[in-house]
Amino acid sequence: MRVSAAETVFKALREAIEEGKISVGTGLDSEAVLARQFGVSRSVIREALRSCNALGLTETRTGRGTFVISNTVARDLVLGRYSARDLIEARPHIEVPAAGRAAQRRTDSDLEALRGIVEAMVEEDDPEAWVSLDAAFHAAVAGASGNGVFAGVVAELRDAMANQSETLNLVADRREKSNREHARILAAIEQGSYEEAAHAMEMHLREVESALGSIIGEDNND
Amino acid sequence: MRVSAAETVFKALREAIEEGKISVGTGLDSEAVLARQFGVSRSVIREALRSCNALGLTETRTGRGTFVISNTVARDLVLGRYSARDLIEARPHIEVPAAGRAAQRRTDSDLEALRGIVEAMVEEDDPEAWVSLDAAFHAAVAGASGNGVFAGVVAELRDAMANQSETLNLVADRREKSNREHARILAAIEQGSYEEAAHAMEMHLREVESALGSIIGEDNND
DNA sequence: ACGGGTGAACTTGTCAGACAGCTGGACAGC
DNA sequence: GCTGTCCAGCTGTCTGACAAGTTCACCCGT
Repeated sequence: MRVSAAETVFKALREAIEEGKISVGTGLDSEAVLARQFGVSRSVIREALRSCNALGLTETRTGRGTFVISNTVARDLVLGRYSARDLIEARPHIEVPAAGRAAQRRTDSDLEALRGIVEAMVEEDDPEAWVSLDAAFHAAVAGASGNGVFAGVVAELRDAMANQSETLNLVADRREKSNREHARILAAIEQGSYEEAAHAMEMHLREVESALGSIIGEDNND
Repeated sequence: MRVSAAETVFKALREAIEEGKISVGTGLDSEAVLARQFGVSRSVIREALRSCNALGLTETRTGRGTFVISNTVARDLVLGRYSARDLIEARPHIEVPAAGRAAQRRTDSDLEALRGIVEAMVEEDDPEAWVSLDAAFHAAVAGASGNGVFAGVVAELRDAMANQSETLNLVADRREKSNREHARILAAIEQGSYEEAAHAMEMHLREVESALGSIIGEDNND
C-alpha cells in the first residue's frame, strides 16, 4: 500500500521530535527549506506540519516559522475528563475481572507490593495520603492482572478520580471498612481464586459506590 | 487575533464530527465541494483534513474520499499499544455493559448512525473498508452508551485493533455472520432492552474471539 | 443474452508559481 | 539614543495543472 509523501514527511518529523532529535523550543527550518530537504513541494510540507500542529507537537506562527512546543502528543488535547457518574458506572466492569485475573497471574513481587500498600493504609491517618494509597492499591491490582488493557484503563480512571475530591470526604468509619475489604481482596488474590477475588472486588466497589452516592447525591438519572 | 482559514475549517469539521452531525462511517464531501462550501481553496481544505486525519477522526482514501472513522480523538496517540491477547480478554468486559447502556440511553441520532453503519457493512466488499466499518460500529455502540469511559476505552481498543491485521483475514463467511450479529445488536438497542443488547454483544464477541483465536493460534505473543 | 474489458468521470496526491499579509531587524534621520 | 521606515524572509492562500487511484456504466465479442 503506497503511502503519501505528506504522511511520510509527517512521520519523519514526528519521530524526530518525539525522539528528541529536534529539541523543544527550537524552530524548524522554513517550509521552503524543508521542501527542498525532503525533495517535495511546499504543499506537502504544509500538510505534514498541519498534522504535527494538530497533535500539539508544534505551533506555527505567521511570518515567523514553526516551533517545537512538546515532544509528546498533548494529553489534554486527547483525554477528556470523565464525569463522576461515568466513572462509578464503568469501574466495576473493569476492576472486577482485573481482580480475578490478578488472582490467577500475580507474581511474588505483585503480592509483595499489594501487602505493602494494604499495611500502609491501615496505619495511615492523613485522609489525603490514604486516598493516594487507595488509588495505588486499585492500580496495583489491575497491574497484577497481567493485562495491559486493564492496567492502562485503571491507571486512566485513577488519574481522573484523583481530580474528584469527593473521596476525601469518606468518614474514618468507611476507611476502616475499606481497609478490611482490601485485605479480603488481597487474601483472595494470594489464594489464587478468580471467583473470590472478583467477588471481593465487586463487593468492595458496591460499598464504595453507595457511600459515594450518598455524598454526591444520586442525580444520575437519564 | 486572526485565525487561519485552514484552522477555522478544521475546527468546524472537528466539531461537526465530535457532535455527531456527521455520523461515523459516512464520507465527507469531496475536497472540491468542501472548498466551494467554505469559500476557500482546495489547499485550505486539504490542510484541515490532514489535521482531522492526524487526530484519528477521519481517514482519506486515494481516489475515493475522506471518511469519518471516529467521533472521538484516537487515544492510542497517547497511550501505548496493547497485545492481541489483552485486547481479546478485556473487550467483552467493557463492550457488553456498554451495549446494554446503549439500549437504555441511545438517542435518535445514535440509532441513525448505527443503522447507517450496519447497512454500509452489508454492501461493503472490500475487506479493509469492512474492518474500518466494523470498528466504527463498535465505537458507535459505546458512544451511544452515553458513558464517556466506555466510549473512550472502546475508541482506544479500536485504534489498537486497527493496527492488527489479523482481522483482515476473516473469511467472507465470517463477515456475513458478523453482519447478522451486528443487526441483532442494533435491533436490541433499538428495542431498548439492556439484557438483550448486552447478550447479543456478548455472543458476537465470543464468536469473533473464537474465529480470531483459530487464526492467531492462541499463543500470546504481541 | 451475457460476461468481461474499457474508458469516461470522478476522486485524491502532488507540483509550480504567484501574491498578500505578517514579523523582526537593519538602517537612516532626528 | 530614539524613532520611524523599509526590506528580506516567512507563512497564508489561491490558481491551474497533471498524475494516479477508483467507480460504474457501456459496449463488444462470444
